[in-house]
Amino acid sequence: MVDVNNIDVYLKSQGIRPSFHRMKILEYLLRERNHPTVDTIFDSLRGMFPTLSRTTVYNTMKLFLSHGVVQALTIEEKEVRYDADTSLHGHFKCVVCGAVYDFGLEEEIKTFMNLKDFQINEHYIFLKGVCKTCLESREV
Amino acid sequence: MVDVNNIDVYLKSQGIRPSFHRMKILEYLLRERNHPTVDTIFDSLRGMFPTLSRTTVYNTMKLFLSHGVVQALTIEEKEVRYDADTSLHGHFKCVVCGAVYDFGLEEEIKTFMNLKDFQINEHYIFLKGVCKTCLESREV
DNA sequence: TCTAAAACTGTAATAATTACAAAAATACAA
DNA sequence: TTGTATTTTTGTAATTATTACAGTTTTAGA
Ligand SMILES: [Mn+2]
Ligand SMILES: [Mn+2]
Ligand SMILES: [Zn+2]
Ligand SMILES: [Zn+2]
Repeated sequence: MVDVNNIDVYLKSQGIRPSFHRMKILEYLLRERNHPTVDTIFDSLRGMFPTLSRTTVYNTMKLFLSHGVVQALTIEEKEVRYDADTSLHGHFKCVVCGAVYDFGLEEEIKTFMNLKDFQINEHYIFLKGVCKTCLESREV
Repeated sequence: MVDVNNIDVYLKSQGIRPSFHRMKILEYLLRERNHPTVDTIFDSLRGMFPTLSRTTVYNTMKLFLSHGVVQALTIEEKEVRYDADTSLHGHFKCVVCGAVYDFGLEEEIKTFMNLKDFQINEHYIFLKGVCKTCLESREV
């Protein structure tokens, strides 16, 4: 995983110039781990520096995406989310609170990905349902 | 699987009045099995009946979706595709020809979906890469 | 300090989807 | 069959997320 204290080094290693905005955006992704949309990022950060433009967030996410610094998750139509954890893992979206949880994939997942005759470049796995918190608060 | 010759019966059983357009659209989905976008459906069908409106396709897909007659696949940003096969299966999109293939999931997939504390309502699994046909035609 | 390149901003343009109201088709009771 | 209410379809306008673009600011380095 990427060290939050060495974001500049990491960005350079990925061929991205570590500007202030880029570092703050990546720091946000790494710190919150909330799989945010562009608007979530924008709204969260402009409190800190109100000069931020939404276009900058879009541009930065596109740049990050093209350099493999983030992956895009289209869990819901019209709701593209971004994840700075680009490793292979599954996502669970709670349909009640909207939170997106990560979960690891064990060996078994690799079995069905080993499809002959096909070259696998990207794999997306996600689930939707109700998370533990929401299940409990409904039991009232 | 749904019988292409009894679409009207099937739609009624799902609580949907089987209008001409609805039957033709579902017939298209069942026959082609191509995971089409709204525009693909629209362009394919208006050759047969040019009076068709794009809005009707949108409306119909939304209706089908709410009745569980189709599932929506957002494999690519801004490219919502529809699948009349609502069973649990994986999708493979060839990044070369754009075709979306189905593949079955064996028992192992159920293992990691058996997450405790979470109620799973929907699961989406898809891969991207290059299909056999495209791999071969590149070997030239 | 000066200059060129890169990054950022804000607005305008684009494109997918949805809202909406009018027109057409359908169901069915009289 | 005819009349009427309901449903479906249509076409355009509105909305929304994203992208294009051009001007401005910042940065890096000679
Ligand atoms: Mn994740
Ligand atoms: Mn399928
Ligand atoms: Zn929840
Ligand atoms: Zn192919």
